[in-house]
Amino acid sequence: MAVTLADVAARAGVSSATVSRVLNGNYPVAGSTRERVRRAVAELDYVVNGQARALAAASSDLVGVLVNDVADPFFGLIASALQREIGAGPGNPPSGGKLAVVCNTGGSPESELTYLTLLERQRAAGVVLTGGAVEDGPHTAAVAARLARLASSGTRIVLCGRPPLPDTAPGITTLTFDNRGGARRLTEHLLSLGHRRIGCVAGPPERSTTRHRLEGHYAALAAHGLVPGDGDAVGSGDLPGQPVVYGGYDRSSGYDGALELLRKDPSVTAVVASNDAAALGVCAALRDRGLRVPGDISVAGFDDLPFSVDASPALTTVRIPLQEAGARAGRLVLGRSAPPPGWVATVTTELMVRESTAPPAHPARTARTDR
Amino acid sequence: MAVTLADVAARAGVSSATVSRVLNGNYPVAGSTRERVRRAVAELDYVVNGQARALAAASSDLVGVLVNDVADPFFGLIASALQREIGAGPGNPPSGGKLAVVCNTGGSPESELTYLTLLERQRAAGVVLTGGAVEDGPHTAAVAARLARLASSGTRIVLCGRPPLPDTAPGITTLTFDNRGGARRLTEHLLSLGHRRIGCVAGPPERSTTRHRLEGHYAALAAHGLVPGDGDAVGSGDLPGQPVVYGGYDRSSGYDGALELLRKDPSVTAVVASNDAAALGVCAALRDRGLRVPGDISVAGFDDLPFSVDASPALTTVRIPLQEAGARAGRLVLGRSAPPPGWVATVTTELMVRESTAPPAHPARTARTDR
DNA sequence: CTGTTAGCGCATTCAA
DNA sequence: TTGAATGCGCTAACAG
Repeated sequence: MAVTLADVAARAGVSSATVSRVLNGNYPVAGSTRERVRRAVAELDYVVNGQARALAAASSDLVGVLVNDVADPFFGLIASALQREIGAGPGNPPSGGKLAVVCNTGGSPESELTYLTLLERQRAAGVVLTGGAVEDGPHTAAVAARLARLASSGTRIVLCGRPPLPDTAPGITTLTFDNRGGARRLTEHLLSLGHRRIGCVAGPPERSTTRHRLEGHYAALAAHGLVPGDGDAVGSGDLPGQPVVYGGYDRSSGYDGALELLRKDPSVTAVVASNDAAALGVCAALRDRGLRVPGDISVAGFDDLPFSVDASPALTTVRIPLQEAGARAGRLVLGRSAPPPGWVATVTTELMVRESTAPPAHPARTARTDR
Repeated sequence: MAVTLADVAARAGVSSATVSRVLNGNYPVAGSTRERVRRAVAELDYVVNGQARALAAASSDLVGVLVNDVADPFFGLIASALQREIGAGPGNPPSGGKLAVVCNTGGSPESELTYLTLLERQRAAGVVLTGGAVEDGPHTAAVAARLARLASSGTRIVLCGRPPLPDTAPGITTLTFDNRGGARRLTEHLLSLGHRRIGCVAGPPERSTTRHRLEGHYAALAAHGLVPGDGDAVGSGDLPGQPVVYGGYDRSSGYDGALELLRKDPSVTAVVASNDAAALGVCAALRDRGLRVPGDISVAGFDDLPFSVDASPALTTVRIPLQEAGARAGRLVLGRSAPPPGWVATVTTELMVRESTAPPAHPARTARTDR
């Protein structure tokens, strides 16, 4: 069997309480005794039993991180920065360092609930939920209820990249991304280049991120009088001359979406994609149809993932400081950073203009009506 | 406080032992009693305390995953597949599902040791170490010793993408990647296109992955009589006409390495990079120098990460089935899959020929000596 | 400053 | 089939 506190105590000729004290260093112990204990620990290669300690102290070294998929760089970047912030290493107490439990939910609320239960079992010190939320009544409510319970039992909750919960339960900190503003600036950029017919390959319609990006898109269009309203309400159908298709946040969705978009309205001169991966799919589809980017059609992404700069043409996109956000979420979930006023903070986004967007080839065309 | 087993027992009018039995379902319990307990559990929203359970049962629901950096798609893909395999979800026992503890080590052996200690504290059910090892005597030995101890105390150990430990301790399963064979086939591909002067932007010299890929590279060159020896021994210096520079596994290393390579030997007609990310850096550097890929110089990567197909030109590279490997590592670390004979299995790699490699523009040039 | 005592919440003997 | 009792390894009062 493994060596226990008692073994160390016996070896050092002291009581187990004393060993516990030197180990935790939260109580005065005589220097000589401490040395003796230290030696015994080293000689026996003793490693504390975290489960016993957690049980006795009602504490935990675990922090849960719920992501859609860590293999997706969007989530990988957040998770990585978060882990680095809370884990062992410089800047953290030497013996300290929490462990990051990464859970792939695939965006499914059922899966989120399952993992929240698993993390509650472990009495996790904190839980960070990343990525947009599914906007579906019952499930959302169930998740919110679960989170409220966790929070009330002392688990710190941080939402990173998703909108605040309806009734901002105290103790739940939210770090939203300014998807709406970023999308708006992106579409404004296209409009200022002269584009008047802009297609959109959006993400899954049920996700908050999709909705917010679309709202920003519409807001920019509305400000130019290209669609009715103020863009706050996103309709389900297409707006005249500004086609939208829904898909996923992956490359193939972008590919398929672009083809569908061209079928619906061959006269679009620019396409905004749900994110960078989809944008690359859009570019591939356009290339396969013999269209050049940005010569014939401009394409824009979202997120500014590392590979976007290496695509050719390099992608115009909206940068979200994912690593900073992940690190901050880490500090918040450890309580090492004070929660923002009102428990909600917004992470700003930045337009990155690169090579995949340019003025339309035939600006005149955008003026005529096609049907 | 949280509701405990005793609370449930009181509510159901049974003993806590009975509740434990229905919960674990590993002991006969009368149907009616079971129903009563079930109801009490539901009414009280009871969630077992994993730490207490782990302490009492000497078990654990945690599996550690050591990676260089989850944000790197190479590791992200492995970690993701692994998590999916061991986590909650279809295919796994409903109440089951282990939690994946992801640790960024940055490749540093000290960091590896630290996290191994943290995982030992938690009495993790298993630990998976991914990515190449640092080939530095003392540290490697320390890690090996630590792993042996973990293994002997019942923790399942799986090495995924690194060479087997010197003295293959029983209980330690290894899934090596055939970096050597892949690199050899890649260089052979370039040779068969007519290249005779091939530069190499290698990874960090102290890593096993770097060494293996270089060995494969040299083996191919040696087979064509372009370098002396059989390629098994990798020298530290350059071989005549086949320049090598060392860097990292990231884009900027590729960029800098390419420039250095051109400085050393402007006559190279092809460059093999340490991996795909570095290859994109190489491409960028060449473009900045006014060279076209593959028109002027061919470039090849390694790993075949998702973005490689979207680069332009699409990267010729060597595919490693990272997701399959990660999933398999997951099965092995849970003991759900029988370890391979000899505790070691090799994951094969596959040459992916795409657009970034082509015959050299001036094959004749490769024949003349430059100095 | 140090030892003794009493749980933390659960699984698992052993009896009944 | 069920209950009572014991201990997992550690921390946290409480004494001394």
